Formats: sequence, C-alpha cells, structure tokens
Amino acid sequence: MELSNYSRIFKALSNEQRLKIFMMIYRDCCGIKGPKGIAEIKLGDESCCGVKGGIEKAFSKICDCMDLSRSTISHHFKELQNAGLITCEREGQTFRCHINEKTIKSIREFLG
Amino acid sequence: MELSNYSRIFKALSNEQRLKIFMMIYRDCCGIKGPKGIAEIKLGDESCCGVKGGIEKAFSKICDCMDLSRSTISHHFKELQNAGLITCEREGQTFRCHINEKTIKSIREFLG
DNA sequence: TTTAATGTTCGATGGTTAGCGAAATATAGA
DNA sequence: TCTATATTTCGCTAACCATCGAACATTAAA
Repeated sequence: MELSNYSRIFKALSNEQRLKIFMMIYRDCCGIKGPKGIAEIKLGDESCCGVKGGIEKAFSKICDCMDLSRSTISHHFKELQNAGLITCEREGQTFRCHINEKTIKSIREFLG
Repeated sequence: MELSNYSRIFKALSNEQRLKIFMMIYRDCCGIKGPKGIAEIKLGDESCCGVKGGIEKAFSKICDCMDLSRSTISHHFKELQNAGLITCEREGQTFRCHINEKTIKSIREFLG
C-alpha cells in the first residue's frame, strides 16, 4: 500500500468524533469482538450498537448516541468510506454498513 | 489509552510529508528493521538516513532529502513530538531523536 | 396520497493546518 | 569575539475541516 493511502486512513481517524464512530462500528455493529486495545477505549455510556451482527440502522443508532447533527454524522460516514475503512449501502430504509477488512489488515501491518 | 490520544497520534500521521518523516526515522534512523508493511512503502530515492543506529543529525538529513523548508520540517518534528511518537534532544550540535516505543506499542494494539 | 422517518446535499462560518521566508537563537570552531 | 552552521520562532497566507441548519430526496406506513 502506498504511503498516501496510509495518510488518508490516518486522516480519517484523526478526528475524535469520527474515530469514535469508527470504533463503534468496528466493535459493536459488525459483530467483531474487540481485541485488546479496543476494550480499553472508553466510549462512555452512550455506546449503543450492541446488536452483534446487526449493522442495521447504524446511522440512526449512532445519531442517537452522539451529540452531533445528522448532517455532520453523514459527513463523517462519507469520510470513513472515502478512506476505505467502511462500506455502506442502503437497503430500503436500512442503512447497512461493513468494516473493510482489507484496510484493517493494512493498518495492522503498518508497524509490523 | 484514551480515545483522544489515539486521534492525536493519527492526526500526526495524517499529513503525508509528516508520515514520510516519521517513517524515515522509524525505519532508518533508529536502527529498527522495518517489519512487513513498512518495507512496502516507497519513500523514493531521497531516502537518506541509512546509518543504522545513527540518529545524529536527523533533522539535517531529513531536510536534505525532502522538498520542504527547514521551518516546515521543524514544525513537523514538533507535531510528531507532541503526539508522543518521537522524542528529540539536542546534544551540542547534534540533533538526536528516538522513537517512543510505548506509543508504537499502543498503535500496534489499537486494532488488536 | 399525505405523513413521518431517514439520509444527503448545500452554503455559511469559525477554526485549524501546511507551508513559506525572515528574523532570532544557539553552538562550535577559527 | 566573530563567523558559519543548525534549529526555532514569528507572522503571514491560502487551503482545508468540522460543524450547523435548511432544504431536498427517498422510503414506509397510515
């Protein structure tokens, strides 16, 4: 992976609110059991997406537990998508989103 | 480690030039053999800090191989320090810099 | 078909950042 | 002490970013 790709990924994770959104998706929305390092991160009481395997209504759920406007949250989702960290699709009224495992792998390999 | 610390680290690595500087220090200046993932990153011909274990004159060397003003590079060093990624000290006229292993460890643990 | 809910897009605003050159500071050596 | 070299700080500018509310688009349900 090119250096510029890495900087794009890190830029997406450089905003604390956006990182929080990403962590919620990563940890709770996609059924991935957070490994060490993630468990330590405090998201606060507002953690919301506890449905394992349930990526439905990710957007709404995150809206409900964050103190940001919907438009801002929509923007953050876009940024996470642009960085290749997540993919989102709309099925009817369900906003379905996935973690992009390939990108996660690249991050893991970044410093060995 | 707090979420805000992680976003600060990622912010420091979100600028491509700064990431490049960090990678040079990480890979070449501190005698750390880059693991997989780093080896793949192309820094271009300008890679300069080939002296293993030699962290001396890191600033000057990096200035020589990057197309940025010295003041800008100084600024980037400061940012890397603020994020806790590196520490720098001046010994006489030698600018000595180290990787902060603790922070590296945190990054590695971030996604498991 | 109206209504309610869910997301997106737009334009504005205030704050932050990357970059430069010039001036300042620090150190080593002549 | 003077000079050359190395690094930092300062002041500036242009670009970028986070955020909002309003307006719009889409879909489900009443």
